[in-house]
Amino acid sequence: MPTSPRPRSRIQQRNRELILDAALEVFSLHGFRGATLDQIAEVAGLSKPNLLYYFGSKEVVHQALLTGLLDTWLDPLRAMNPAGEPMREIMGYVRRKLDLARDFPRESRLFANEVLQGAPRMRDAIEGDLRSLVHDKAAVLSRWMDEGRIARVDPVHLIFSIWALTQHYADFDVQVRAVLGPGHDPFAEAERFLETLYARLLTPVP
Amino acid sequence: MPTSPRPRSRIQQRNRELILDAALEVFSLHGFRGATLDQIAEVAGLSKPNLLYYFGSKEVVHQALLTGLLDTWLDPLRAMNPAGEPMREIMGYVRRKLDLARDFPRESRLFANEVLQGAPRMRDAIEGDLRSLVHDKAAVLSRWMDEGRIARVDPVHLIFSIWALTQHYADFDVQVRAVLGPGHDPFAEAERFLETLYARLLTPVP
DNA sequence: GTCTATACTCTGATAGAC
DNA sequence: GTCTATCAGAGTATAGAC
Repeated sequence: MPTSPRPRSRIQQRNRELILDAALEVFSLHGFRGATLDQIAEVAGLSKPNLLYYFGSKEVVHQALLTGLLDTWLDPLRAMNPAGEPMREIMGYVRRKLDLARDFPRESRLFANEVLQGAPRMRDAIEGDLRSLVHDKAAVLSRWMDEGRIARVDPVHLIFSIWALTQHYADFDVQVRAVLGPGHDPFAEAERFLETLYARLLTPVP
Repeated sequence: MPTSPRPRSRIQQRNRELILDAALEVFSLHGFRGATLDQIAEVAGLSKPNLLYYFGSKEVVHQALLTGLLDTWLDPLRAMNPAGEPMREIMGYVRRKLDLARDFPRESRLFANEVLQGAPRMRDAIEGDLRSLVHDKAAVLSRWMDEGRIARVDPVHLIFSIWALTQHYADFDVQVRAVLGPGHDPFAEAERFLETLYARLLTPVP
């Protein structure tokens, strides 16, 4: 009765959201094995059996979080327009990806945990959707390079670099803030730095 | 390698190394909470009580791994010579850091796991040694920029970028290989890409 | 030094009252 | 739908024989 795409009551909807939010908090900090249902239930403000009434098992909660996460994560890349102005499109992608890291650090860490541990629950998605989208967009970047509109560089590693540089500020937030010290806005500084970096890397030289 | 003040027999030394190697394997894949002594003992080929004879508790094993890890991790930055030729020194740092990521991916992932989880067991080291070394080297970079020997850019974020880009290839290895597909050497390609990137970012323009 | 056996706690999941 | 009570298994750690 409780499963399937049926309409849910307001309370049900509300509790599912409470649980998913709590689970995101805990899974993103401890990984799948390190997280416990006790912690999640406590953060959600529910009893453990009640949590398990909504989601049949720990696995189900985790899977519910991963489903859709990859899409959210790839949307900024998907939005890169092949018909647009190259420099503007790439900078837009960098900015959107950095915004995601700033506004959804827990999602970033959940993803990082998953990949760090060998992506046991995301392998298919990574080898499928993610891989083909990257190659699709790499082809676009390659074309722009052929046309001399941006400087030549390995397009796939260019995409890797954007992932690495933006997600670093979410995943290693603790380290970044410890080094910078108080009175800094890591993401604002990162935006300026990345703008400079990609301008110098990609501005074509005649 | 610093050893404890008490001399140990060859067998003791050997077993300690077996345990630490096994622990590195397991902790780097599952994080502290996700790892179990059963797994570590099995990988090490010892019984669990025997493991606990050498290291009093799970915490002690983990701490033994972290001790010294930060030093290893920072050595390449430490080796950047203020009296050297700027471009050569920076490229050398990038290359040494990438070599570390390639040759010691488990250490990289152990570190990533720790920072991802808020660095509960490394906070002091990060706010102390790491922070002061970064500011020390950032001052060197800043001086080089003042002298016009490399292009101007935020020196601390420049160091962040080297960390992010090199460690990405170790920590997200699964994803990198899934996207590249077979027949690629991620680290060799990364080295060429990073050489290009930092040359274009830092070569001074008159 | 190493093992078997075991104490005790934590964790995921279920039963059943309300 | 939510709770209390509880189970079975996994997990850390110790006792004690050899």
